[in-house]
Amino acid sequence: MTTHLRSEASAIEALRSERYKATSRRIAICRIVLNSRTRPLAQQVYDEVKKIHPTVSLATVYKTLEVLRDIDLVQEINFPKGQACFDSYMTPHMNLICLKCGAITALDDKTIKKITTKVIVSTKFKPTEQQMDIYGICQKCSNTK
Amino acid sequence: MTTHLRSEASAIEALRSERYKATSRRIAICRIVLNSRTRPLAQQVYDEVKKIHPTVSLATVYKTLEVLRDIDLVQEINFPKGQACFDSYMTPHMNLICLKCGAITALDDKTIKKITTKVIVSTKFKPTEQQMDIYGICQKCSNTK
DNA sequence: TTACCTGCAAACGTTTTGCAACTGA
DNA sequence: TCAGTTGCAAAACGTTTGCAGGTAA
Repeated sequence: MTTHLRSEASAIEALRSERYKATSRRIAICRIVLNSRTRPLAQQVYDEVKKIHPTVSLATVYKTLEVLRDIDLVQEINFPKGQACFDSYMTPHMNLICLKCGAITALDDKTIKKITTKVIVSTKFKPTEQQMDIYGICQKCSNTK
Repeated sequence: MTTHLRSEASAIEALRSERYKATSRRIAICRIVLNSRTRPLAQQVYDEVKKIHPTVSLATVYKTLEVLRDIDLVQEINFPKGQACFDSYMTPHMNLICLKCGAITALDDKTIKKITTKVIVSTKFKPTEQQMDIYGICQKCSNTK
């Protein structure tokens, strides 16, 4: 697990530099998403913000998450049934997901860089490096069977 | 683009071997998804099926696509706003998904093999090679901005 | 002061569900 | 025969939108 790269303060700066106002709602939402170790759904972010700002609306959460996505503070990951979760760029982002036990492991930076380079060279496609999900069987499950 | 690996006939077999009935609706939906060069949305599959079975319902299309996904004949790719498209396993399966325009490109076999090897060596994790989604920005969109 | 942000409620589009009728094996 | 499948309609779901009032800069 890498350490957080972006503090709440720099997130506020990022907002301002893109001419977005740093309102209490946005600061709260930033704090929640940036400090989350899980990748929260919009609804979960909403539930958290409500603890601090009980009158906040879900619409504000969605609008803010869109802003945060636009200025690259978070990334949206889409799931079946139309749900999306939000991933701040603080955690490693190339995940190995075991189809048997569901374990999620992150690739180390070196491997990510190598893979990214390979993809860029052969396709001119630029991976975000923040979103690469590889499904397969983990070592543990390989041994079991 | 590789050639199709699985024929309609073997798809029907796959259905039967998993104790699903090979009904006319399912066969039609299989044919459409398996022969599609694009990755159709559920609605697009529905539009196609209707040409053959005008009374088919969208619910049946959804239920069938779920079955096909369960028996690994197709893969679901989720997009923002709750839309999903369906990818038959006939095409290579390491997809590059552009976060701007939504274009989906497949990696060639050579690149897939290299990446797979890299992952296996550094983590002992065994990718299925059928499910690896890499998100980023395609060449076209890179140039635009 | 003013452009931007917010909360509310209604709308939206995709997907899911319940159920009675139907059908493949 | 009968469990599994279908079409229909309605519901559910997450998300988006329009707007009047509020707020940061």
